[in-house]
Amino acid sequence: MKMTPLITSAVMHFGEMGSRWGFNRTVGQILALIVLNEEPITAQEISDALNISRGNTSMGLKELQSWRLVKQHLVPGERKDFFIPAGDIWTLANRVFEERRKREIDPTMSLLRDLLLDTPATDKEANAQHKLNEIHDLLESITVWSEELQNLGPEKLNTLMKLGSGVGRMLELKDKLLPGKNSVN
Amino acid sequence: MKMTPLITSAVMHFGEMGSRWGFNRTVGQILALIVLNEEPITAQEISDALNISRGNTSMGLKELQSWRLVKQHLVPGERKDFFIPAGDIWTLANRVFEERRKREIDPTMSLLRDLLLDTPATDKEANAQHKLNEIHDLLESITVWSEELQNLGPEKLNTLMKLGSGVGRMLELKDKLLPGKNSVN
DNA sequence: ATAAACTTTCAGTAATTTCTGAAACTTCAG
DNA sequence: CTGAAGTTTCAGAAATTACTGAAAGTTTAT
Repeated sequence: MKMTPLITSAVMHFGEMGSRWGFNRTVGQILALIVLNEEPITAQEISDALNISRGNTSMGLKELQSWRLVKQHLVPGERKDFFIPAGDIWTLANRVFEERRKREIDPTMSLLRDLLLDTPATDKEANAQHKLNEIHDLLESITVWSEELQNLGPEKLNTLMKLGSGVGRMLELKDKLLPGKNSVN
Repeated sequence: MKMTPLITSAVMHFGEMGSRWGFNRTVGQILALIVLNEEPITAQEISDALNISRGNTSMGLKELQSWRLVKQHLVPGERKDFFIPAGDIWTLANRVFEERRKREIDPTMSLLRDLLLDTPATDKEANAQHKLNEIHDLLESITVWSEELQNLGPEKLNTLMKLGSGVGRMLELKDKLLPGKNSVN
């Protein structure tokens, strides 16, 4: 499983970026390797290609599976586990968004809900609570919306994205189109 | 500048979450404190309230300014610098998205562009390059779209988000509405 | 020009996160 | 049941990242 120069560059870069995307260097490298390799690949091959310990590889694969980005692929007649991407690029990107939302937004929403139940003791607190409420509502909108976008499915989502600034025009016309939907806000 | 229990809880939580949001614990705490405090606050007050060194506070404020999340606020007749949020909650959220896009997507786009210029040496490389191209296109769509959403401004963005699943129905009707916009993809 | 009031920088230290590798565990063929 | 082939766990080591505090720098009033 030697890596070509092109794959090496890409793998190294995804390693560097890994930490910004919510996982660590080796996890990023492993993901890139699995995605860029057309064939299923074993944990041992990953260890060798990336020069990382077998233990670290195992941890990395476990984490990637918890993110639902890679999955096991059983090869008949083989004892070892092979790994492949858990879907196409779109699916993977969706999964990353979703997981990150869970890690980055949900815990805050939960805390904010709790804090908003308390009765403010002072004006200062009332003011802070009001701000926290704004944050809560914003995060909730983002969460709900991102779920709805995901439910659209890749094709429609792609249409929407490619629509670009046309969205603005569409919104201006929406009242005519979708009567009853304009009562929000 | 003593913090009330409510503010303390929120500040601590934003500190914990900080690292997931792209900055470190103290930077998260400082941001929360500035946002939740209705009055402008000095670097010294921040140091005292959070029990962190003056140096660390200075670094944190510098970083928050580089993210354009807080700004200085000059109080007439005062020598010290006071700090306040750089806008309302919506603005701040937008800034976070934008900065993160710059840090998380742009460098990868740039590398991918370079790698796509190389002529693949083998089938294996050609396959990998094809995948990289898919990733590049996806990231580009995301970038372009997020810019367009920002240009809509908060009100329209809010309308769009609140529209929720109505978006799906609207997309089905869009061809009738916006002829010529359906030629993409 | 001086000094008081405040801010920033940065070398060293502390805290946290990631990685290794050996031991424990699992699975399966014979 | 045994052992070979493979995987996982986890304590400690290494690497990275964040923090402190003292020294250097800046600004402004006089």
